[in-house]
Amino acid sequence: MITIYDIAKKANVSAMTVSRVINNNGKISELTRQRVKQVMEELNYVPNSNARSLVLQKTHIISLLITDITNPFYTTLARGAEDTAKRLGYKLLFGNSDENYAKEKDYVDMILSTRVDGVLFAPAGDGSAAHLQQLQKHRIPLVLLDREVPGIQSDTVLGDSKEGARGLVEHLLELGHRRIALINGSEDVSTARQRHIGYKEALKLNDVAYDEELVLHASYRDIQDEAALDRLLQLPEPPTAIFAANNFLAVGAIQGLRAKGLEVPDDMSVVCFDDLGLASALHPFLTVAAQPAYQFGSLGMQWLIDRIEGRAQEEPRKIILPSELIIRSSAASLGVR
Amino acid sequence: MITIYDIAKKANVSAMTVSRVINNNGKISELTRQRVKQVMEELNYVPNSNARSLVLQKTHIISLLITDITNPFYTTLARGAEDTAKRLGYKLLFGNSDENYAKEKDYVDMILSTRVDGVLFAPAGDGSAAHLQQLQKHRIPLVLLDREVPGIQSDTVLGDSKEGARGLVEHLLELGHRRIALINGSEDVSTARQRHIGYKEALKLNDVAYDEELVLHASYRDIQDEAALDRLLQLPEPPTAIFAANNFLAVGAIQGLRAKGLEVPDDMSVVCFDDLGLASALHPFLTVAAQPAYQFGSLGMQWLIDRIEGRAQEEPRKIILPSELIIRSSAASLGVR
DNA sequence: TATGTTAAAGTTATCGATAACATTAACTGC
DNA sequence: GCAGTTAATGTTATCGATAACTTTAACATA
Repeated sequence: MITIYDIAKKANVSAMTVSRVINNNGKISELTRQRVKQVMEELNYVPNSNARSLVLQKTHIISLLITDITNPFYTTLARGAEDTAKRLGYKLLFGNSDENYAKEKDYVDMILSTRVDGVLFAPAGDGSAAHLQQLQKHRIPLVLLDREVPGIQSDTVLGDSKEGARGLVEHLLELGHRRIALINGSEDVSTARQRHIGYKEALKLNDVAYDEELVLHASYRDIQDEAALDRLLQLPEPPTAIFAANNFLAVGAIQGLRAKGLEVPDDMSVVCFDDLGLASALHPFLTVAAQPAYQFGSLGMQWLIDRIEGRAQEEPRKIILPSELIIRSSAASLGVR
Repeated sequence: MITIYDIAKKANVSAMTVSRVINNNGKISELTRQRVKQVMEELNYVPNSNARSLVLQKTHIISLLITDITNPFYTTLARGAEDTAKRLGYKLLFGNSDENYAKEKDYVDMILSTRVDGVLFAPAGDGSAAHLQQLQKHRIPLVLLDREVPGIQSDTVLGDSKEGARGLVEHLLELGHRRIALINGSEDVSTARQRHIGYKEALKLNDVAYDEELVLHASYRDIQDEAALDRLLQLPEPPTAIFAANNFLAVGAIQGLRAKGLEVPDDMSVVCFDDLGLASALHPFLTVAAQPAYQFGSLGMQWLIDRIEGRAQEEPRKIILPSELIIRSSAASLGVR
């Protein structure tokens, strides 16, 4: 690899002069600047950012950790983060934890050893606290995305899970449903807890009894317990509608229902959190609480870079972005049946 | 940040001894090993990989560049690449070119300056040749994914675009369609050219005349020319079926048709390349040529690491992975109407 | 006892860049 | 004509790690 010294020798100057040309600082005569630039071109020189980072104590890399790269919510978020990072001169080191604490820990180790300038972190759940403390102990600027973690103070960009959930459930109530099941993510995740609360609140406000049996504890990646859906359906008073806590769970539920010969919304209404990307473009079918995924990423990145560059105040900032209720056709009026 | 010297001082040994403990090489007495390890724990030491990379001339980072992070084909590919990289001890530096040569060039500059060990590259198109040559000039191990680039010799993992296209078009022909439109990606991209050829071959083999007017040149991201679909429909003999060269184009076409009050497959059959992830899980609707996206990533990564670690032969390897025709309901028999 | 061997360390130079300080030469002003 | 200024460039030390070589001390062997 060509180094600054190769350039220096060929251009008959010192390495420092080359460095000055590269960084465009210090005083340099136009003549030598030209000469050095030309040699750099000739030899195809590219600076070694490892060496540079070592002395500058700055990598200009930001790490983005998400929990599911195949989920449109996170890919849209990632694009928001990436666009903003690029615009502000940072590179993205990308990771995908698969909602898995062990994988997540590996990424945190890598993040630390890479000495990234900051981290945008969508945590897998409350169990992420240990890794996050690790990051904070090393004073790495951190912005939490999508999920809070008890015990971790930091800038946070959240969606309004409680209100979103309430909106969805109230929509179902307005359609006449009284037996509404909740297929939730793990209670280990703040959004799942908030959606659970929103669900309860909507029921309470409308004088519908909360029935523990209608609540299914799954994970955001899949329903896991295959038989759980069966149990729901075989309840003495089975649900007439399902509120799925995210897009994957809704799709999983619909597939499960279909396998049993049940159609949505004719036999069961289904609504969920998060839109579905291409799927919704193709079939505007699922009624959802759509979150501004792109903004999660772009705002989070903005905040993070503010902090990295010392433009943020001391105390953590927190924002709760509203979601938008998009009514489509997966939930039908109970009376119409 | 804690360095090896901080550890050394506190443990009363030299930095070299600490390095030996970290890398588990050289001879060390069990006693000092324990002592050093304990101090490392206490101080929360994490090695600085910039410093390490500088002397080892190895980063253990692999760069993955894709063209569209919101496309399920690429996210599935990315997961394949990531899983394999992780398994073999490499980190992923991730980039998203948005089918844009300028963005792509920026990423290549970053890749070079980061001194990554290798690059998995899904090029935006033929115009990527310049950047790719740049990479090759610097002898960075490279595996091309999904698309070939004229003039670039390297390991390549491709899908069988020609055969896949032929299969889709033959399926339409079997359904009785004779006027089949092609909405293609840019001819600047090898897969678009191959799909075009497959389309022509299928027509020729079945004695259907090739009509240039039925071929629409778009980009893989969207149809771009809004009026183009109108022109197709207003042809003296309009198409009865559309072959879209990828999933996004199919969805775009269907949305366009719907805006004009036309339904798929009743008023128009539509088939396309690449499956749609969640969308297909939710509504198994589009008839597609599904590519083994995960394998693109995992095999490509495997090959790349083989090459990085000197296990690959000199001459480039190339594989063409078959796609699978998945017949669903977006294409209907012409007679049935 | 002198020499050789080996385990367990330590020293020094290096990777490629930049900060901080030092030098040179031309020019300014009195 | 000489001190003072300044533009342009050079030298040296440094970032944090490791390779290659060196040293030390304990022990074995003839």
